[in-house]
Amino acid sequence: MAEYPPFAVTVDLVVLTVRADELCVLLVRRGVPPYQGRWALPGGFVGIDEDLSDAAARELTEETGIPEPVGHLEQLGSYGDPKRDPRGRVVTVAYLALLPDLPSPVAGTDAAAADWVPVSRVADAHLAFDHDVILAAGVERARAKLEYTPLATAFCPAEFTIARLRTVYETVWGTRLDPRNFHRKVTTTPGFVEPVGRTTEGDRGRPAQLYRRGPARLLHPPMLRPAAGGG
Amino acid sequence: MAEYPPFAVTVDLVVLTVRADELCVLLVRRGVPPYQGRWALPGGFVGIDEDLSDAAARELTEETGIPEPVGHLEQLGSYGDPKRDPRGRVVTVAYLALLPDLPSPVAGTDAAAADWVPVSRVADAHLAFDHDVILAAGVERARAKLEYTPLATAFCPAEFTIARLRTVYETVWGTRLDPRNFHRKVTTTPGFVEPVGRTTEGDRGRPAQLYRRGPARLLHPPMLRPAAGGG
DNA sequence: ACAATAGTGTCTATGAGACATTATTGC
DNA sequence: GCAATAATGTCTCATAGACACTATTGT
Repeated sequence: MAEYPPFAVTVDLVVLTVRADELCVLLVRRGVPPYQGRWALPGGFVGIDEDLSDAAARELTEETGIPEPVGHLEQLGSYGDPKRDPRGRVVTVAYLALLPDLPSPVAGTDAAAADWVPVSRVADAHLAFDHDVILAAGVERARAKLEYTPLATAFCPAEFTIARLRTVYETVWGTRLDPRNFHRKVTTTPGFVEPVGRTTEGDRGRPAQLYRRGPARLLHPPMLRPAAGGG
Repeated sequence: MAEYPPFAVTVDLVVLTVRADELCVLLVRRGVPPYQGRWALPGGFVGIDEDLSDAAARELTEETGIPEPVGHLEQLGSYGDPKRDPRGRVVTVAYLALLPDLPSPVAGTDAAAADWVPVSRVADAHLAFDHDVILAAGVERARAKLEYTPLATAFCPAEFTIARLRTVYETVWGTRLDPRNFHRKVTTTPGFVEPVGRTTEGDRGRPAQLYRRGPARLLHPPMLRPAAGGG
């Protein structure tokens, strides 16, 4: 072990939320070369005595200002092309975070200039490094996991309506879902959501029951996307 | 970038195959400390100019002696607990490989003493480092992916029977499947398998049609496990 | 009353699972 | 013929999707 190739290790975050019927990702504007002025995923170096997941959680708190237990954080994958960073050999471990639309969001955090950007508009402005690829992987992971896990609730506040949960699915998948079939599906899948017992107030139309996320970690049966081509 | 914490980066492989109706993993016996004499996953350091996936493919070829395009190789996850390696700060990127039962397997390769070990018997002999956790993640990933991808074919030779494919499912999942329903399911799922046009010879019973893997990368509808508890 | 949204019920097509039946080989 | 395995067909139940209908609010 005396001799081994020296690497730098970073964590990068794909932080997603649903706001104004759009799937948005948290991006920072780079203030220094390389890729100065370009959008990039938030992230940073892993401390020499720090676990990867701790580093990811630390970065998430630094960038968003919110403490841990809100939303969802999971490892996405690692990227280590020798040329991915012009400064040297940097392997990054990407994490995926799903958060509700925060009332007091990114402002006032350590990030130079962090902002929510609709994923649909990121394609134009190429991100720094290989972050386009990492973002695409994160979005695809999120889309897939909505099918067989209750993670859509991570995009919602603690208490939410079925209609709110439906807009999450519709926004992330980019599809339309039948409100009546969706309601039946969600409320009959064991452990997906639990009724709070109260309703919304002050909206147009009949008040909606409020729910919180249930204990299930997998959905049986899954919520299937309206077809997608099987090849 | 002038100053950053120096890490070592390794790849470790969870190489799975189905042989003699058992799910087996390729393990090596460690010849040097730490964990001398213990079983471990095959792996090694990533070269300073080497991509992660290239390092994984190189290790796989070195350990098994087979060239690339056979089977399946994908990234599994990264493990970076500061205490996971007593020699220093080592982050490992784990890869999952699924291979057919090889005719000329591990013998005569670079590995000191590599061998196929049934996964069911690994629990006793604790693996080196955090390899127990990595192996468990690999097995769970394989089990899950058999549901919604055609990866079961990666455990089969280029041409195989439906019955062979069924034993793969039964072995990996540890369940029994109805041969008739399984046959109908596989042959009616678009792109899963394609008939070769020939049959087996010399076995007992009616000869079976031979198939090769089809073009699908996802199964619609998926092959669902016979229940598993949804909480 | 009317618009708007929430929630329930009904019908139909499709797929899963149980299982009978037929087909083709070796002995 | 008989055992063994392959492959097809039939029946029933559960679920997905389409959509009519009822319920409860604000204006």
